[in-house]
Amino acid sequence: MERFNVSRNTIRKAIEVLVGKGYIYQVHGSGVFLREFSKPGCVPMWDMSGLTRTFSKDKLTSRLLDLSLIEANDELAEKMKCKIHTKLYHVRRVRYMNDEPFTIEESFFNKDIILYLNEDICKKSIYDYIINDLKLKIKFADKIISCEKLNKDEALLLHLNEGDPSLIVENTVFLSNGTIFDFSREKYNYTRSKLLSLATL
Amino acid sequence: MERFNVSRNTIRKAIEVLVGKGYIYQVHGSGVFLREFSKPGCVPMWDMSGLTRTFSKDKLTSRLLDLSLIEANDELAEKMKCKIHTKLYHVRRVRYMNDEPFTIEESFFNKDIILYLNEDICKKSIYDYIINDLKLKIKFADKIISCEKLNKDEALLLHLNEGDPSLIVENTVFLSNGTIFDFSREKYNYTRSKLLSLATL
DNA sequence: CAGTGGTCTAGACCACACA
DNA sequence: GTGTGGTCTAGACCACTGC
Repeated sequence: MERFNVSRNTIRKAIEVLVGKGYIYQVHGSGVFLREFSKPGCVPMWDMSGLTRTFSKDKLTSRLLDLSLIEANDELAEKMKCKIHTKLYHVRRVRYMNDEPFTIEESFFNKDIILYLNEDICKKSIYDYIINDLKLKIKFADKIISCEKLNKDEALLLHLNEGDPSLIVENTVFLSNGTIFDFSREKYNYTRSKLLSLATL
Repeated sequence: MERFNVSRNTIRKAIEVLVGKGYIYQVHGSGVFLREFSKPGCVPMWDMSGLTRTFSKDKLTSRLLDLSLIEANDELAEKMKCKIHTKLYHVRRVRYMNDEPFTIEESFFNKDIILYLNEDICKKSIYDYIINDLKLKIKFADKIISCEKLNKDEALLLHLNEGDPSLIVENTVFLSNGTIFDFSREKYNYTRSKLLSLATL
């Protein structure tokens, strides 16, 4: 309070933000303590700014398999809460960490929100583009995590064998105004990836 | 504010709690909106009160494979941040939902905190016992999610085949004073279970 | 422009932990 | 008992949305 010349509630609010991020925790009557939140080799699940930002220390590259403009069918329209035949960018990429295949990612972006997308952006970081260039504010995401056997094509892309397990994450990503701009399905290489989630309360 | 005769900050705090739980979201200048948070058949990951509470509508049963008192080895002592040779309850169960095997769960409870445990409690709900009877307050949990092939024994317990995939959740569960009372590893039946996670900010 | 949410203040009192 | 965090008030002003 002295150092920043603010009221107690302001300090408490700041601490609250850090608690929400899982960096610290508070014990009534005792104090504020550090939470060990980073586990090596784990993808933090609350981080929605994309892999490129999360693993800035590693060499992250992408191989673009498809970039096309499609129209939402029944299923996608329902998942993305948009009208049928809405224009969507379809992006399919294999993402490599330090030259090892890490995940296969298939995304759909609502073209009414993400007005433009090209090959160059997809090879770098789509989320960097959305946040920094389009100035859009990402608010929250629903994530459904499951597990499946890989088919032959997918196994090839991830340097695994057909029938090997794969960790699947299905994301529905919302902007600060509550609209859905991105629906995606990620299939992770099970030998190289773990997810980390911090549950509170 | 009128209805409950409280100040605006109190209302805001209440709303904040619901936002934190993922039930609603706020849009600046616009209002508060419902978030569709329950997906049928998904285990909500932020729920730490155990499966029994989450799926109260379903028939949940457990088959106890092992309940024993062991001493923490190096690895467990490190994971549970306790001294080596600390007494731990070791519990291994298969959990059934509507008579179908759902998950294999292996847990370790610090006996300095969970003073007593018996077969009856393990067959019902350990978390109900901890919360209601021992009056302990669970504060947060770290969860590491991964995916592995099942071995022969595990496959048999889950009514699957050797080499089939399995969704693995490794939990480290903390009390409100920051101590770890439970470390557990759950192996889910991949055909029947998905996890739901709501990421915010 | 009216109504919503976001931020902040200054002060009060309660609950809990620890020496 | 002192110091920590938890809760609450009453009021102020700013920022954004939508008509």
